[in-house]
Amino acid sequence: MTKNTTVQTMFIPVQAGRASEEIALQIEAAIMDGRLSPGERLPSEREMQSQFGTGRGVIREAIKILKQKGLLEVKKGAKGGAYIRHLDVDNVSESLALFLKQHPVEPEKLIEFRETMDRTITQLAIAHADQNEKDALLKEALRLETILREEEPDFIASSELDRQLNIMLANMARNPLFEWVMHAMQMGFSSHDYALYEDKTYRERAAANWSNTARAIAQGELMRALGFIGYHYVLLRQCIDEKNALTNEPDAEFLQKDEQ
Amino acid sequence: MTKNTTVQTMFIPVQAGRASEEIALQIEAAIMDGRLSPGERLPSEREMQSQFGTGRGVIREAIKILKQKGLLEVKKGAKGGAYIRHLDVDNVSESLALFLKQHPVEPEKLIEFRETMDRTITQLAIAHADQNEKDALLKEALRLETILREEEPDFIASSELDRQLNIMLANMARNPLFEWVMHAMQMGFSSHDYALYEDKTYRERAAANWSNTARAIAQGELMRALGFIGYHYVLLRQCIDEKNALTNEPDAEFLQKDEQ
DNA sequence: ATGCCTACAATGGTACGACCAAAGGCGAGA
DNA sequence: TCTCGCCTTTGGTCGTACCATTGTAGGCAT
Repeated sequence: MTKNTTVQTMFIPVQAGRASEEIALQIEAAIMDGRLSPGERLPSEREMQSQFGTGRGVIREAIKILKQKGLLEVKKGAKGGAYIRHLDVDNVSESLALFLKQHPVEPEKLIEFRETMDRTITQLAIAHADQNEKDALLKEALRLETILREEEPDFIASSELDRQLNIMLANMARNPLFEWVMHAMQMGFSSHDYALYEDKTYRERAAANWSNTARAIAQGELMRALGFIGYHYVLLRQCIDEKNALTNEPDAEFLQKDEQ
Repeated sequence: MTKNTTVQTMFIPVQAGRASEEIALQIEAAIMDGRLSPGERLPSEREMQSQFGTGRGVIREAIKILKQKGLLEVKKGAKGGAYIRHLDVDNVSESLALFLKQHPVEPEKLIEFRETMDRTITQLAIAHADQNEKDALLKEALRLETILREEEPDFIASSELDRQLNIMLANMARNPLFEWVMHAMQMGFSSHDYALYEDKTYRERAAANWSNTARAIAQGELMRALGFIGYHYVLLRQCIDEKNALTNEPDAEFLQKDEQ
């Protein structure tokens, strides 16, 4: 045990079992309380190896942990190394997606959750967003409607547009917490909503309903907007019920869409 | 340029490095599509080392990644090894907590979010929960009130109890999505609510209010329950405003509570 | 003087081999 | 039969050597 005498060391040697986790925690703590900021670079593995007084493997495992957490980005070559990263919602969303894959939620529960989120977000959006944003939302909703009214709708584009509409709306609520929840939802299950778009009649009704919702929001008419949102989920529930009626299969597989 | 491989490499520069991540993905895929089930054990590191044809370090790094994701649990000793684990909300909550620490949200946004969640959850809880659970909730709320009415309240215990009350309530909503959101909230910032408990007058009012809320829920009186919830957040907002008025400091540090 | 090109150094990625530490299993002895 | 201690398995760590990638500096040609 060579207690490193270099006072300057930001890190202290470890000895307990699971050294890599201990080190990961130390580095994480350093990031969290600002001793290390996003964009900065950690010492090289070989350097940390001596600072911590461990083998290089341990350091590498610690880095792998933090990398998986999304805290680090590792680059090779000269001037490479482990750089502190800005976390973004994707990490949260990914771990949620993982969780949901092992714990399939009944579609009804999902809908219930999404519906209440939508209602709240709409309320906040009407209250907080600029008129510009509201108009933009309406414009995009109309665009979606146009796409979906075609004979051969571009499902990829419409799904993407639907997603964007939801994100826009969440953004207009001016509350980041709602944003990431929506984001996580979008990632977790690429939205049953798209089932709506498969059937022609549902498709047109849903599209028109989106436009109506957006219009109500643009005009600041909360109750009307909430009414349209309610109708959206009525449609969705109907659509899913029909789908389940056809395929006697339970919903399990329906949920297990893989997207990574 | 001695890229001896085909022109394809121009578009697929990967394949270099990242062996551990490749292996992690393979194992993860095996878990996801059921080739490996929770409770099962992976081969030993030395065995996988030869199966994958890599060094042991790579295997260990892959395991560390999956362990961090919460997919594996590693035990030492004979009959040890990497066991496939059931995912639980903690992983989601942890990554959310991490995210929130790097992206501090204004307290008001937090309160706004929590309040709408509480209202929804309460609504669902009244509709879905057994009477037994409702009574249990009331009982715990009363216990909290008792604790907080003492001259020297046990803040640790009361915080924990407050947390449990929230979790219980979320559980009663019978929707796992609300559960993990609440869970994540609790982990992310150990609740500003506790600020309420520092001041004697707020403390007693908040405690009484919790009991009232629980009682209203137990009696199935939705509107009354929502009223009490509203009052809770009125109190919380007041309390925080006062606190900010005293310390001219902005809220930044207030949010950066470290609890890991 | 300018610009290209190569060699070098820094750094992560991988391999191998050795040893330590725990933890369960099994056999010897009381 | 029960208990205790060794033995095997298996993760945890160390250390070294080597490879691959990448930025840079310095040399060479124009």
